[in-house]
Amino acid sequence: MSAKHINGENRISERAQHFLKALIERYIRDGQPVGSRTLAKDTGLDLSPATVRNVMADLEDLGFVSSPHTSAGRVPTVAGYRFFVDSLLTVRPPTDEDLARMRWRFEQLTDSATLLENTSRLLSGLTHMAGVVMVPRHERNAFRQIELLPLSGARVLAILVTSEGEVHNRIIFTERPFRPAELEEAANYLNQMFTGQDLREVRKRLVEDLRQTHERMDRLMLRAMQLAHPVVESAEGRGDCHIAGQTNLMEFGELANLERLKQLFDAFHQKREILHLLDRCIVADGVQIFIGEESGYGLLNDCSLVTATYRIDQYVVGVLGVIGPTRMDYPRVIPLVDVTARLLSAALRPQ
Amino acid sequence: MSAKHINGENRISERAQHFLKALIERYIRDGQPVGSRTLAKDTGLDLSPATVRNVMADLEDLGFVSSPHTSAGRVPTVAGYRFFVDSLLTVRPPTDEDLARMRWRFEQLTDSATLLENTSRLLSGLTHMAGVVMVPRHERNAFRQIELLPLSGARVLAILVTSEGEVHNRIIFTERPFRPAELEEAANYLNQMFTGQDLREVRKRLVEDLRQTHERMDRLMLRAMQLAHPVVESAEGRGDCHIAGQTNLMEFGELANLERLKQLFDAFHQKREILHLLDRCIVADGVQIFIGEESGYGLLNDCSLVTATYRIDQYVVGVLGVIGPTRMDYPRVIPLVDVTARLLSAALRPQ
DNA sequence: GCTAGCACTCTTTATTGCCGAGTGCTAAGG
DNA sequence: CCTTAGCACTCGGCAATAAAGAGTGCTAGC
Repeated sequence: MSAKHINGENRISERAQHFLKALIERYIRDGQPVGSRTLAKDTGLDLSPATVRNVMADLEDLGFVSSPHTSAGRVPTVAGYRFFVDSLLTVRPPTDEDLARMRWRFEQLTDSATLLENTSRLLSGLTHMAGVVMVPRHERNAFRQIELLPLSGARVLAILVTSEGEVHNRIIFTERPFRPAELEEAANYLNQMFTGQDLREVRKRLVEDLRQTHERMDRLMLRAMQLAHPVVESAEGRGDCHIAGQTNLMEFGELANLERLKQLFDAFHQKREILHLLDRCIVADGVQIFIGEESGYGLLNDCSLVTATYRIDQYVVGVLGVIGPTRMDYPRVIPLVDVTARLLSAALRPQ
Repeated sequence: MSAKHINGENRISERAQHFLKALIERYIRDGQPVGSRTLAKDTGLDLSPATVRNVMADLEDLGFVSSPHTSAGRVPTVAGYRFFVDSLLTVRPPTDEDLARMRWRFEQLTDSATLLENTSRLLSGLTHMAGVVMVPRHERNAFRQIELLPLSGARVLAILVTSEGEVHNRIIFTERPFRPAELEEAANYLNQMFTGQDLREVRKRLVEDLRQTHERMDRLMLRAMQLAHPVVESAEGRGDCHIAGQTNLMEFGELANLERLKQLFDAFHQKREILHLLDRCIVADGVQIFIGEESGYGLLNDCSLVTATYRIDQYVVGVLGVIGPTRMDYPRVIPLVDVTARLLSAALRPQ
């Protein structure tokens, strides 16, 4: 028995690592199973294909590569990719061209809605994959000002401005029309009451007050709160995400399955699962990578997700990243996502 | 020579029309070239396949059908579909189920933004194709109220409410920070000046005044106008469109070409060409149909577009419709689009 | 531990032959 | 003049077969 066997099969030699790295890099480039001959040349070690075959057999035993069929080359498995990104990978920092493009894009941008949408576009443009940006949940968003305007019919337009400068509006159907003066009074009351308070607090308070103390409040207060409730609720927001460049995914041969693609796109539109997935990334700081099935979402089985958190003023508020085929150019993509997150954070920093 | 030849080949007999109709209906159902035997049964006229073949040959001469290859059945050409929808088609009014679903959807809806988006979803849901709704250009939208709020940095948040109850906001970078009082004063000035006026008028006036009469205005007025300009401009809007259910198109075999589909989806995202196309539909009232190449956009070559205009209070303001494969169920789709447009018009009617 | 050689496996591609569907034409019948 | 039956012909689709190419695993020798 060899030393490997004594060590329990779970050690991977320096050389094997080198081979694995070369294999994955090659596979990322060509997308074709890598044979022993090809790999023998790639490593630069001047070994014969037969030797390479031995090593490949070891790698297969360890579960890092597999062959699609008897006489094809080897293809990285999820475990292989995992090991690669964790221990082997040498990142390739963004080219000057990429950097320039990114800086330029971030200089153009104005308000935060456009900013986030454009960031997802930027990501998709740079990587030729799908870019996603999760919009923060407005966690530290405060009530700033509310405005109530009468519309035709028994409808009221409620506009809420938050401390972050976001504007939310909502049309509320009421049981009777209101006069402008009534609404103005109600708005004044709400503004006095809530200005500067955290939105979550405001909502909690509204809910409680509306439930419990109907009798103790006068008509005006009650009315005002009923009107404010919907718009505050919508402003607090559940978090949303922008996805750009979905269609880029159609260009990858390995995903060229109309049925699956449709499901994937539909999932992007629903956004729910994606949101949930991104939510999991927000806890860990920095770059996170989900490879293939690791995400736990069947639809993403042949896809990988590379994400990074971004921040406003020290606090992590959101996640951005790219979705692409498992066979993506990790050495390039990872720093791109990383830098984008930093640039976005910088752009969001209050001046 | 037969009578047909004397008449110059361009007459199509009653019977031939009947056959063409049956052929197209069949082809819409099955998506497969229709052979003489099949068609002989379908017409109900109890004729032999051979007879049918003669008629089909005539139809082919006239350019209404063609055969993909020697021994396939016949398939309608664009001209064939055209003749069909213009002269042959018997529409199939929406089922009670469809109607109920439509009514139900329109009852749910609130503000106009959601309304239009949901309408496109509704269309796509009913037809299993892509639904589009072109958003009106806010032609008859009036200035109602403006609000100016200071943000951190030299930034001002401008909020504009229109007579239709739409809320537009925009962050404006200024060369120096403003005090709340200043902004309030400016807003008051603008509100006095413009409330109730048509947005187009307002914008025109702003542009003119900003250009010409810098000296004659006092500081406050000038400042106010500078602040108002961007948000008014964005509120006037260039017209936009919502597209829903793109992915449905992936399910049609005849469009199952990844490359073309990608281009099509990208075009949907750009929206520009689509907008232009829809613009052409707005001039003609009622239902319009573009079959295949008729649209003039190469990307839509195997697609058809069925549109109808909708109105607010007598005035045509927008277009909606569906995009699907040329082989779509026109007898069902046409009335669906028509009814949807009517329902939308009804929903938009000011109470 | 490395290498060469060899038999083996499996995919890919091309070739072939055949079946079925459908046509066009012709000639005969109402 | 319209309709029909019959017949030869064309073409796509399918399955079976063959050949080529790539790559492997194993063994024996260096």
